[in-house]
Amino acid sequence: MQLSIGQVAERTGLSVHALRFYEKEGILAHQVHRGPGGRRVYTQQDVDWLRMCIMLRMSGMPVPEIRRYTELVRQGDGNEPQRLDILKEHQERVRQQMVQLQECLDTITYKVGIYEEYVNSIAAKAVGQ
Amino acid sequence: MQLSIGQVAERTGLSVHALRFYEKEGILAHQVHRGPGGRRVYTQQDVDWLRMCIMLRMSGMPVPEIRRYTELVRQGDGNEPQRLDILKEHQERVRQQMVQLQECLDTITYKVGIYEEYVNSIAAKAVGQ
DNA sequence: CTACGAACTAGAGTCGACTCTAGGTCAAGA
DNA sequence: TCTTGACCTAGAGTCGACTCTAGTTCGTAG
Repeated sequence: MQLSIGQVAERTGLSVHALRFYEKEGILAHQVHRGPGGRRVYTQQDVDWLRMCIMLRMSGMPVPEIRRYTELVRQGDGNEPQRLDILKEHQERVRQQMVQLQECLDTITYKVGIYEEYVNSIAAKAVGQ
Repeated sequence: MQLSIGQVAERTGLSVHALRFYEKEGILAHQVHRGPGGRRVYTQQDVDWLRMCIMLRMSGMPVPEIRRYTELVRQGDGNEPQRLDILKEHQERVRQQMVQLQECLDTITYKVGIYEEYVNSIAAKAVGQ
């Protein structure tokens, strides 16, 4: 299946700008093939790879680190331990991020509880009048 | 208890720059008192408020929204429902963020599993030689 | 033939949240 | 007296990740 940049944008939720940007930044596992008139032609594989990159980005992996990972994949067999290292390190960061977020959520939830109680007590009074 | 900006920086983990920046941005519930020589003097209350703001920031609330919340608090009693709205809306965003992060984490964990299996099988072969 | 929509490149611009600089005040210790 | 260190203001600079612009080139539909 051959896809234009616009179709890939639709399928991934990235903008066409972002797609060209990612390519320039070297975070496409395989060089994008060019069709007539120099237009990019993407494959399903490219889309799958992009979806993985989107996961990494969404969870806060910086572009340069995605590039390093991509480069390892491009180099081919033999560097799996390094790829694993990158992924495991990131996995740990995401876990910590979630712990932090949970802590924030607890604080906010506590505050919300207090305000809810207060606002309800005011409402009750108003009804009682 | 009176605290200098440096002491507050230590206690909150914010830089003195960030503290002045937050003040300029209007995200301090009560105007910071000034001591001799125009130096800022913070109270424990200020520190507590800042810790709350840090929670909000860490969980992704933008500075302008923290300012809106702060303004409501500064205005005093009567606008608790609005404060509650802001907090609840943010709470929901944080929850969604965590769901997303969990999804990313699952994907990454899946990948890590595959690579671990592969790397181990290679290691096993090497031992077998 | 012309106009349109979608693609192309190189490079400039934006946005949020700090971070840093320059130039200055002030109090305390050597 | 001199130096150091913590503080002050106003405003410039940075960083990451896009996003947008200008100026083209195509292929196709009217």
